[in-house]
This record gives sequence, C-alpha cells and structure tokens, in this order.
Amino acid sequence: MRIGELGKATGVDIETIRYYEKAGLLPPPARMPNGYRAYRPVHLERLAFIRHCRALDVPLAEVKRLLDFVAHPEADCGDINQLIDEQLGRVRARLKSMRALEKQLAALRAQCQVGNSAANCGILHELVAAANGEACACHGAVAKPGFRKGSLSR
Amino acid sequence: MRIGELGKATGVDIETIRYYEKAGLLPPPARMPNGYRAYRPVHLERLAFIRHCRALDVPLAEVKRLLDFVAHPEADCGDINQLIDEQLGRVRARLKSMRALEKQLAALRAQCQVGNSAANCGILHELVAAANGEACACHGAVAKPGFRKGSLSR
DNA sequence: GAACACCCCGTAGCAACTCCGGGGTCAAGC
DNA sequence: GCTTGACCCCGGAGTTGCTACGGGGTGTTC
Repeated sequence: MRIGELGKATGVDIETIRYYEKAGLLPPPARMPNGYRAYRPVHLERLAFIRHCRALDVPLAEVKRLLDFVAHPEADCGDINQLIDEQLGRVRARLKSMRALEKQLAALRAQCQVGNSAANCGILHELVAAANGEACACHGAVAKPGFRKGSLSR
Repeated sequence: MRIGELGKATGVDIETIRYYEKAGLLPPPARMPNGYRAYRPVHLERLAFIRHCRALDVPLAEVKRLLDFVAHPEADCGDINQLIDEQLGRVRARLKSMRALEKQLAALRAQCQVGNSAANCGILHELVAAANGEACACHGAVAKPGFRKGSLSR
C-alpha cells in the first residue's frame, strides 16, 4: 500500500502522514525498490487510531502515550483513565469559557443596528468601554462567570 | 510608563506587548533617553482593547480591523456587525463540536474501571475498535454509543 | 517520447505567542 | 568603587499540528 492509498483509505492528507512518521507516531514503513513507502494493514490501523484520537482533540503527545499503552498491554490502565480525565477536564473548561464567550458575543451583537456609522456603533462602544473597565482594574464588572479577564489561558 | 508597568497594569506579558507592537497592533511608543519604551495612557487603553477582544477569541487580524473602525468612526458599522457575526458563527460551530466531543470522552471514560491492566482496559478497546470502524471506510456509521464503530464529526 | 499522476525530500509558513541568550541601565547596599 | 538585582533592549528560535512549496525522480498510458 502506497502512501496515497493509505491517505485515501483513512481520509488523511499525505503530508500529514509523513508528518506523523517524522513525529514518531507512525512507525517508518518498509520501502519499495523505488523508495516509495510500503504500508501494511498495521499502519492503517495505527493511523486510524491516531486520527480518532485527534478527532477527540487529544494532543499528539498524549496519543503517543496511548500508543505506548497499546504496545504494552500489561501496564496499569489507571494511567489511561487519568489521561482521559485530563483531556475531559480540558474540554470541559474550554466548553465553559466558550459558552460565556458566546453569550458575550451575542450580547455585543445585539448592541448594534445596521446603518449606523461606526461612531455610533453600539458594539464598538461596548468593546471600548469594557476594555476600559478592565484596564482600570474594575475586574469583575464586565467579565462575569468563568470568564478569564485580561490574561488568556496562560 | 515603562513596559513592565504597562504589563502589570493590564496583566499582559511583556513579550506579548512587544509582539503586538511588531505585529502592528500597538503603535510604537516614544523612547526614553536610555532606549526604554515610554507608554502613555492611550497605549494602555488600546492594549486593554486588544486583550478584551482576544479574550473574546477574536483573531488578531480582526482586532486590527476593529481598531481601524475605532480610528475611522465615519465608516459604516455594518461591517462590524458582520465581523461579530462571523466570530459568533465560528464560536457556535466550535461549541457544537465540543459538546459532541465531551459526550464521546465521557462515554469513553465510563468504559473503564480502575485497576485493570491495559490489556483489559475498556477505554483502549473502545478507541481501537472505533478507529478500526472508521478505517474500514464505514463512513456515515451512526454513533451507537454501545460497541462497534464510533462515528466522529470529521 | 511526452503528458500525467504519483512519489521523494527538505524547508518554510500559519497563529499567537513564549523562551533564550547576550547585552545595556539604574538604584541600593557594602 | 563595586557588586547585586531588577528592569530593559534586541533578534532569533521553539511551540503545536499541520499545510504548502520547490525541485526532483518514477511509472503508466497515449
């Protein structure tokens, strides 16, 4: 199986496949006499696993860890639980802040009627006012629950 | 106001401030005789505006556009509406996929009891099985959260 | 023998920072 | 006078997860 076929079978871009190989996630396949990569079913399986994890937004570094678990099935799966829990925690935190974000944006959007000039634009006024509120250390006035003010995920 | 003070006042990392200047979002301030950047209140305001937008996940390129609106208040604010709408659309799409993701992860987490070896780990089995289901081009398989192939938004 | 699809490789680019190394500046303390 | 430490300067590289580019080789078909 050449790289293009593997790509088609999994829906993964060729460049991405080579990237995974360079990154150490996909083992380097054998080569055909002409230098082309020769993939076997095991690669397809592994690539599908990687993509499935990525679709779950698991970072590549953790996919690597998961692959290690697959390779060493005698390990304790408590670590896997922890890995998933961490990921779940990240996702939930992000979800929470995104819900707040959606609310803010929707409120912002409601500030403005079409046809105004920017000088009267409620959105712009709101943004500027909110920014001033934050800058003057009136923390909590604008950004309410679960919303990270000033400092972004840092 | 030196860069460190500005950073403290806004909660923004010094490197980030310099980065914004290089990126053209923050106008280059005057310099003191010793070469230090000398910021004025207008910079603080503008930086706060940028950070507020970033907290709303507005990309820097669009923050730039917003700043242009602030600078040219005679422009039509319909464009601002559109900008916010686009952002809102992105956030809602992302929100949707994240909700699905959270469900999947939670289901995955429920597969495993602590104390198993990885060989019996339900999570690992589920991941591998789901990946296989996808790899075999059973695209469009419905997500029956029991066994068999899990379908992901991809 | 030319067109075309496919493959190789290394490098650079994207966002939005973050960190590093090497150096200059300035006030306080001994 | 000299050192310590906090602050500042700059350019460049590193981060994550790809994606694109350029310049070349290979293999099949018309």
